[in-house]
Amino acid sequence: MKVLTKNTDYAIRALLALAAKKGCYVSAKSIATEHDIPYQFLRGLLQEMIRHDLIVSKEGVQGGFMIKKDPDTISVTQLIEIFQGKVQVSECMFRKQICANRARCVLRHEIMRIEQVVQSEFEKVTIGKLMRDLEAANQVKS
Amino acid sequence: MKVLTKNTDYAIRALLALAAKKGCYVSAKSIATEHDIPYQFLRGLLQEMIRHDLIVSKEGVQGGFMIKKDPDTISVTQLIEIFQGKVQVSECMFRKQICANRARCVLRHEIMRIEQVVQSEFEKVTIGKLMRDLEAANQVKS
DNA sequence: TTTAATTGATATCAATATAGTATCAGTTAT
DNA sequence: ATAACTGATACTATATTGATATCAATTAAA
Repeated sequence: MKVLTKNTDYAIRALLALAAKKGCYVSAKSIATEHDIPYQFLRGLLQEMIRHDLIVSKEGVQGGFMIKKDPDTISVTQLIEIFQGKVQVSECMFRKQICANRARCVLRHEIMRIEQVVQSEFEKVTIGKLMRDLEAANQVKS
Repeated sequence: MKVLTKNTDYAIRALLALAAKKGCYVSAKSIATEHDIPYQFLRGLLQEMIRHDLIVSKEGVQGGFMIKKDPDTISVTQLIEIFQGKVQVSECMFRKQICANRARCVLRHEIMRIEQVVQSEFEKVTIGKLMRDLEAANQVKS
């Protein structure tokens, strides 16, 4: 069971790269090279993040992408939702058998509780937090 | 993002069915019909659970499957591991970029912490617990 | 003003995972 | 002997994931 797929993973890294150069336009190419993310794949992810208003872009020479939203307001939960769909434990459990038979709906409660826990844990992890963690780690190292 | 796939979902339900008739052999066919699980699909899941020592089987007429392990010791975490592989946040994050660059390993910690939370939450949900929840719900209803 | 570096928008492809079906051999209660 | 079962395996279809390719439009700068 893989919690983060490649696109979410890459998106997090790309956002960290953009957040580190806040206010500047950074090209997809440079992000791809520096972070070893497949170029065209990354392009798609960046487009998707523009649509979700996380970043902005500028076309042409010296163009690129720039972070728009405050890094502290971008959570991993949000990125998972964008690239992997809303966190849900099991589509079917809610419908057919379980909710048809009222007794079995008890499973639903158990499972939605966990859903909440998972979501709130990922909610706490924002791009801003990850950035500060990175900085802290770098301080210690030097 | 789907946390439980059909096989885990079906396996949980099948185990609940077997746990409710502890000590008896229950045929795959009856479980499939009563719980609306595709028969051949269920057969595969049951075989897998035998391999993992959760249940036993008896061949021939009046044969079927019987729960072997104490329901309280069968957790959803265990079933996820069997049918969806061990819970891991992101394979690649640990390897390539992140761990190549030591600084970025900070992400790994954040992410492994969540992995632990997710796992321990699902650990708490055992077949035994779900059974008791079901019984309790049935009591209230009648 | 041409050119090269860039994004926008799509289309396509391959690999893998998920969900489900089919078949046949072997076992066993009746 | 037979019908109800499991064991084992092979197969198919579809969706998801990961990745690549192409071409038009834009723009800074030579």
